[in-house]
This record gives sequence, C-alpha cells and structure tokens, in this order.
Amino acid sequence: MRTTERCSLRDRKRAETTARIEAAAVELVLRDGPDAATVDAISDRAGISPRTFFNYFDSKDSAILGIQPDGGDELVLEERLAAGHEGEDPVVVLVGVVAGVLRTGSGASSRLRRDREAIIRRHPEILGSQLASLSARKTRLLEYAARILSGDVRFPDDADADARAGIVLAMCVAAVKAAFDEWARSAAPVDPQIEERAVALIHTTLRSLV
Amino acid sequence: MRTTERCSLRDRKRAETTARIEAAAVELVLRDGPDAATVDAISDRAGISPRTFFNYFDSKDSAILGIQPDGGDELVLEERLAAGHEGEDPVVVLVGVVAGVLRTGSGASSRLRRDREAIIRRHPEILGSQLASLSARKTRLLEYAARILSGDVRFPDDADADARAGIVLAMCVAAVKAAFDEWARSAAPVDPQIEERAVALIHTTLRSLV
DNA sequence: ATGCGGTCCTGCAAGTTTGCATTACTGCAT
DNA sequence: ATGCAGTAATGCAAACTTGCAGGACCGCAT
Repeated sequence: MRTTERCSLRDRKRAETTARIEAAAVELVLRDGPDAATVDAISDRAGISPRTFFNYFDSKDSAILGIQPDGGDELVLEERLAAGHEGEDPVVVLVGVVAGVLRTGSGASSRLRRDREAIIRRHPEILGSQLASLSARKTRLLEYAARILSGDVRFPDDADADARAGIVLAMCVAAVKAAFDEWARSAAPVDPQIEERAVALIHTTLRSLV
Repeated sequence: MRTTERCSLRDRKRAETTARIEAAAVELVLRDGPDAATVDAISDRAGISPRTFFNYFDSKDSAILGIQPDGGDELVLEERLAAGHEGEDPVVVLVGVVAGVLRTGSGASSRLRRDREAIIRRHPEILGSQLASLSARKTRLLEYAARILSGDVRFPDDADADARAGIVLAMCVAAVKAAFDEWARSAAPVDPQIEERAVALIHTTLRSLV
C-alpha cells in the first residue's frame, strides 16, 4: 500500500500528497481531457501549490501516469536486480525493468490502475512522450542496462560496453512502446502479456536483421 | 547553397532569415553559453520577433544545431531514398538518414559547421535531447524506416512491420548518439567516420545478442 | 517543552513553447 | 498599376518548467 509506507509523519504526508496528486491528475484527464487538466487545476484539486507539484513529479505527464522522479524507481530496479537475473536473457530483464518503470504507481488502488489504462488507450501520446524521455533523462536506467549486460557472458567487457548498453536499452524501450501501442489499438485484455510481446518483437526483429 | 535556393523573393527571404537565426544562435551559444542564449536574445540578433522564431524552428536547440522542422529534411530523405538503397543493409541506410537529419544545415558555411562542432563538443546535452525527440516527434522518419525495411527481403511484410521499423530505428538513433558521444569525448577528427562507427557498434551489439 | 538542523511548501520571476487573432507582405492575375 | 488570395510576421495570452529565496514545519536531542 502506498498510503502507509513508513510510519514517520513526514513520510505519511508525502505519500498522501503523492496519492492526492495522482488521483487528481487521473480524474481531471478522464473528465476533461489532457489539455484541460492543467498543472494549476491538478494542484488545486490536490490542495497544493503549482510549485509544489513539481517537487513531487517531473512533469504533468509523469503525474498522470504515476511515474515517480528519478529516485522513485530505485526500488523497482534494485528489486529486479536483486531477484537474480543470472543467466537470464538481458533483453527479457531490461524489457521488464522498462515496463516496471511505467508501473511505478502500480501499488496504487485498482481504481487508479483501471483509470490509467483508460487514459493510455484514449491518449497514447502521453505514454509516447514519457517513453521518449526515458532513454534521455534516466541516466540511472542506462547504468542498470550496462550492469545487466556486463553480467552476461555474451557481451565483452570492453570500452564499448556503455554504447552497447544504450543500443540495447533503446531497442527495449522501442519494443515496449510498440507493444503498448498495439495493446492500445486493439481492445485487448490487460498488461502482463505486454512484456512478453515486447520481447517477442525484439526477437523477430533480430532474427530478420542477422 | 542555402542562401540562393529558388529565385522567388519569398524563398530568398526565408532562406536569409533562417541563416540569420542559425548564425545568431550559434554565435550566442559560443559566446555566452546555452543558458544565456535565450530565444529572445537570438530573435533580437536575427531581427525577428520571438514568435516568428518558432515559425522557423521547432525549438531553441533545433536552431542551434540547424535542424529544420519536420518538412525540412524531406529533401535529405527523398534524396537518400532515391539514391537506390536496393540490396543495401537497412541499418546502414537508416544510420545515414539519422546522421543526415542532424546535418540538415550542412549546406551552410564551413564557419557555421565548425562552430557547431565546437558546440556539440562543449554541450553534448543539446545533441542528446534532440536525438531523443527524433524518434518521438519525427513520424516521418518512422515511415521512411518502415519503407526501407519493407524493401529488404529479410524482413517479412506482416502486421508487425511497423513495430520492427520502430525498433530498428531506435537502435540506429542510439548508435548514432553513442558514436557522437565518443567523438565528443576524444578530441577526435571530423564526422564522416561517425556513421561507420555507429554501424560498427550496432553490428557488434547484434553479434553479442544473438 | 524547547530549540536546533534539516526538509518541505510556497511565491516569484524567467524562459520555452503553442494557439489564436490581427496585420503586413508577396505572387499573380487583371 | 491595382487588387485579390494566400502566406508570413507579430502581439498576446496561457501553459509548462525550473531556480531562488523566505517562511513553515518535522524530527530529534536536551
């Protein structure tokens, strides 16, 4: 649960404010569309100042999708890394991480999750722009990608390791985006298949390329 | 030459204004840094209103690097496509196109080109953010990628063709970015090698992946 | 309970970017 | 030369985003 994280008053307040912002953002987008859901309006509804909004989220879109700023996914990532990906296909791991970042807020209520699904369906641009800034802003993600690749025997540990990590990460992001787009177009079921679909897309692409 | 494109007065004026904006942007960035080079300052120096600035370029950074808005690279792309890429490796073609978009302004004076090199070296973030928005905003690029891939026998022509095009394009963009980063770090020579380097990076990555 | 150090919230101002409406200019036909 | 239609330039306002500075609040030691 997101609302009773760790017992300090400060932490509780932060969690509550975060939840209020996410709820406000999602409700306003569903009710009035993404253009009418301005930062001012969201902040108003969440009971904070617009300046404070940006202390909680990097952008309007991040708030809508519930993507915590850089430090927030720390947990998700460490978790996945700790979950021993030894011998696993780095592509599978990375696709999982990328999809996981998009799901930072998935500890939230099922109501929120359902609403977000609807939003992504109706306004795919939002997810698109967020995915675009993923590979750009999230240096951390790149570090993790490099770390994962360095744990794979197939990848040499030379000076180009970082460059390769960037390339593989970009591939994974693009695949996740493609999988989401497909899911958004067809009135399909829910997400767990999305990661598998992304991996499958990468594999067929690679098979064609080589 | 960019300043004597097609003889209509209108076209000449447009070309001249474009050139003035690019020159102003580059000079200001070199003199005062990217933060001090505001849109207002650039527009002032170019003798236009700040609003007009955005009729010529999509963003401050695009102006600095001389990247024309979506329609601008039409020519570059058509040219490359016309130059018969039959039987050529789609990766090579795409890397060329991506690098080409970054060089839209390369018809400009050699002075401008040298200054831009210096800017990219000193402020790599600019190139980074531009590359990030490439795969996001440039729908056209994606279309071309799909077209190129559809011309290659190895790629099936099924429903996933667009998804695969997105993945390959993302790979190429990431590779070009990596190649540029490398070039920016080492006090290396000039650009023609960058495309080859990007292709090489992709190939070693693929070899490791499969 | 009080006070201290650190964190958080807020207002303000600057900068980027876009939409809309108004005005000016170019290209072309008369 | 004149006028018309389309295109370009501009001003204006709104929205997003970030840095800075002042004040409020929380956690903790005394």
